[in-house]
Amino acid sequence: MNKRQAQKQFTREKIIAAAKQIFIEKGIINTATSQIAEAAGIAHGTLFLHFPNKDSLVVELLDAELSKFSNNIKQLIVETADVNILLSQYLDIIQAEEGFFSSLARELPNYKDELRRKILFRESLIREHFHQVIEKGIEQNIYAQVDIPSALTFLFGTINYYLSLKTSFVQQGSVIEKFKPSIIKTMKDLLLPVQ
Amino acid sequence: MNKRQAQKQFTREKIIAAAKQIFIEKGIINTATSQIAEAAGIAHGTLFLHFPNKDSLVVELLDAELSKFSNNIKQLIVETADVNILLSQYLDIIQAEEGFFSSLARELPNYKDELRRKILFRESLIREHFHQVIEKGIEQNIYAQVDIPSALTFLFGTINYYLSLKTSFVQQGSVIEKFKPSIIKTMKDLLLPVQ
Amino acid sequence: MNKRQAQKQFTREKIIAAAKQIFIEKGIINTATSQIAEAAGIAHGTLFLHFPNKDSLVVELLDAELSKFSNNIKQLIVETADVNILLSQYLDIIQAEEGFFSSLARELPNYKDELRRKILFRESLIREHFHQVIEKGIEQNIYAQVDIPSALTFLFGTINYYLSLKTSFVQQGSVIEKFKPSIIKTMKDLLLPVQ
Amino acid sequence: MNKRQAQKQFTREKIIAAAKQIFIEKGIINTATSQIAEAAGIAHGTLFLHFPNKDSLVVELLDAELSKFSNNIKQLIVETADVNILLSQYLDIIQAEEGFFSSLARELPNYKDELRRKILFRESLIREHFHQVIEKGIEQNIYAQVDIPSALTFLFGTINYYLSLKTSFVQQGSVIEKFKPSIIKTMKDLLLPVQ
DNA sequence: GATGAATGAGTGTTCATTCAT
DNA sequence: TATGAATGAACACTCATTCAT
Repeated sequence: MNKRQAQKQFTREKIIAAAKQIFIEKGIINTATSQIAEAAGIAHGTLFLHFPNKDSLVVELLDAELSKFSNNIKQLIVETADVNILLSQYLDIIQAEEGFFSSLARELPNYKDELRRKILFRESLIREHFHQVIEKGIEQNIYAQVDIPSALTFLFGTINYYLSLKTSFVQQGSVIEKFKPSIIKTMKDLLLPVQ
Repeated sequence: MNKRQAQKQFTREKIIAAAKQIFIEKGIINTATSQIAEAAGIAHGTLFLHFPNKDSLVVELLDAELSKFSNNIKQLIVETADVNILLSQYLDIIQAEEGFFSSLARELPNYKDELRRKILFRESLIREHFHQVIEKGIEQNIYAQVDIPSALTFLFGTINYYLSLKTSFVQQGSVIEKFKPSIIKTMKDLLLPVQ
Repeated sequence: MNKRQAQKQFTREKIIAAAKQIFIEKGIINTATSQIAEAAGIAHGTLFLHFPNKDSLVVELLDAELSKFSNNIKQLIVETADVNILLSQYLDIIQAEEGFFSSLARELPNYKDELRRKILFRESLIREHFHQVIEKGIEQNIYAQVDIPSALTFLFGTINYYLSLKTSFVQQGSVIEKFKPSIIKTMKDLLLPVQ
Repeated sequence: MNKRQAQKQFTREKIIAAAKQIFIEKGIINTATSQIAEAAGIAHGTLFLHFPNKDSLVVELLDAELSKFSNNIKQLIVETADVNILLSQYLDIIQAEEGFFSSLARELPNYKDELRRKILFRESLIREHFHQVIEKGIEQNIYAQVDIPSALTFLFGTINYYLSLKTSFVQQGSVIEKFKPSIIKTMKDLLLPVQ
C-alpha cells in the first residue's frame, strides 16, 4: 500500500473511529453527518467520498465492529463447553465494549429492515453456539430439559434489555458488570436439572 | 367545568387520541407535530396551546395510556395468586394493545431521562405484584428459590425484546400471541422447584 | 377573504413575483430556492409552505403567466381574420413580456416532460387559431396552398429561435421589435398566392 | 511531437471523445466532470490538467465538432448550386449526428456569451453559403425576391426548434428525418417565384 | 504528466416552535 | 381559545476545483 492508499485508509478509519465514538455517546441516528465529519477532523463532503450515504456508514461501522466481536466469540466457543463459563466470558466481551452494545441495543429496533436482519443474523450465530453447548449438557443430564430456543431468547432478551436501558440501571459504570452475577445465576436456575 | 373548559378538554383529548393512533402506527419520534395536529383535526398551532412542546405531549400520552393499563393490571392482581395465570393475563392485556407496547418498547430507550424514569416506574409497580405472588409461592414451596428481581428482569426483558423487535419475529399478527406459550413455559421452568 | 387569507395570498404573490423576476433575469433552473425566497423577502422555509417543491413553483409560475397570455390572445383572435394583423398583434403581446418568453424559450427544452407538454399544449392552442385564419384565407384564394402545419412550425420555430438567442441578436431592447417586420414579411412571402 | 506530447494529446482526445458521447446522451451542463473523467478512463484531476475548467472543455469539444461539421458542409457547397439539394444534404449531415445537434440546440441558449458567439459564428458561415446560392437563384429568377437573411432565419430557426424539442416531436428515431420533407417543401414554397 | 483524495460552498427540503390574527 | 402562516436552523447529499503524492 502506497502513501496515497494509506492516507485514504487513514481518513476512512478516522471517520469510522469518530462515528464509533459518537455512536457510543449518543447514537448515530440522531447525529448529523456534518458532526461526524467534524469529529473526524475532515470536511463534510469528504465523508461522502468514503461512504455513498449515511446508511452505508452505519452498516460498515456495525459490520466491522460486530465482525471483531464475532471473532472473539468464536475463539471462546472452541475453548469451553460449560455454559456458565461461556456466558461469563460472553458478558465480559460485551462489557469490554458496553457503550457500543448499549447504543446498538437502543437503535437496533429503529434500523431499516436489511440492517436489522444483518445484525440479528450475527446474533443468531452466537445463539447457535450456546444452543449446542446447552444441548450437550441436556444429553448428559447436566441441564434440565428446557426448550433451548426459548431459554436463549430469555437470555439474549434480558441482556438486550439491560443494555438498551443501561442509563436507567446504572448511573455510571457497567450494567453488565453489575448484573452479571444475577444473569448467570438465573440462567443456572433455569438450566438446573430436576433432581 | 364550564363550557370553555370542557371545549379545551375535548380538544386536548382529540390530540391525545390522534397521537396515540399515530404512536401505534409508526411511533411518535419520527412523526411531525403537524401530522399529529392534522390527524386530530386541529390547527398545528393549537397543539402547542395544549402542550408546551412535543416532548410533553409524548409524556402525557404515555402517562395516560400506561395509567389505564396499570389499572387493568391491578384488578387482575387482586383476583389471582397463580403466577402462570397472572402472566397469561398480563400477556393478554399487552397483546390487546400490542401496537402500542411495541412502539413503546422501540422508543423507550430514546426518551429523555425523566420520561423513561416515569415509564419504568410504572413497570416497577407491575413487577412488584409479580414479586409478591412469586414470593408467596416460594414460601409455600410451590416455586424454586430463585432471586425474584432477577427472574422478573428476565421476564420483562424478554417481553420487551419480543415487542421491540416485533417486525423481525412476525411478519404480521401478534408476537405476544405467537410466543406466549414459550414465555409461560420458560417462566415455569425457571420457577420449577427442586424436587 | 379575511386578513389572514389576504396575507397568505400576498406572500404567495410575492414569491411568484420574485420568481418571475428572477426567471426573466436568469432563468429559474439555475436559481436556488433560497435566492428566490430572499428576493421575495421571506424565509427560505416559507417558500415550501406555499409550494411543495421547486418544480411546482415553476409549474405554477408558468401556468399563471401563460394563462394570462392565452386570454390576451383569445380576445385578439375573435377580433381579427387577417393573418398579418393577427401575427402583428401576437408579436406585440410577446414583446410586452419578452423577458419572460425569452427565458421560457431558453429553458423549455430542459423542463421535465410533463411541464414541457403542458406548455407546448398551450402553444398548440394558439397555433390552432392561426391555422383557422390561414385555412380560410386559402379557401378564399387570398393565400397560397401551403401546408399549414409546416408553415406554422416555421413561424413558431423562428420566433422561438429569436427569443431563445435574444442576447445574441440584440445587445439591449427587444428582439421581437427588431425582427417583427422581417417575420411578418417572410410569412407574407410564404403565404403569397401564385398569381 | 515527442512521446510525452503524444501521450498528452492522446489523453486529451480521450476526454473529448468521452465528453462528446455524454454530450450526445444527456448534455454536458447536467453532467459532473467526474463522470466525464470516468467515461474517459482517466482520473478526475487529469481532466483539469488538460482543461482549466469545465467550460473550456465544452468550448473545445464544440469547436472541434463544429469544425468537422463545417468542413463537410463546405465541400457540399462547392458541389451544388441548388438550394433544395443543398438543404437536403445539409439536413442529412445534421441527421447523421442528430444526437449531437439536438443537445447543442438545447444547451446553446444557456452557454456563456463567448461560446455562444463562437457557435453562432460557425452557423453564420453556413448561412452565408445558403445566402449565396439563393442570391444567385433570385438573380436568375428561379426564386422569389425574398429577404434572404429573414428567410434563412426561418430555416435555421425551424431546424433549431425541431432539434431542441426533439423528444416532444418524436418518441424515438430522427426528428430531422421525419420533418425533412416538410422543411424542404416549405422552403420551396417560400422561394417560389411569383409567376 | 497523471492521480485521486480532499475541499467547502451550495442544493432542495423538513420541522418544532412562535405569534399576529 | 383557536388558527395557520411564518420562521430559520438543520438535514443528507453534490460537485467543480485544488494539490500533495
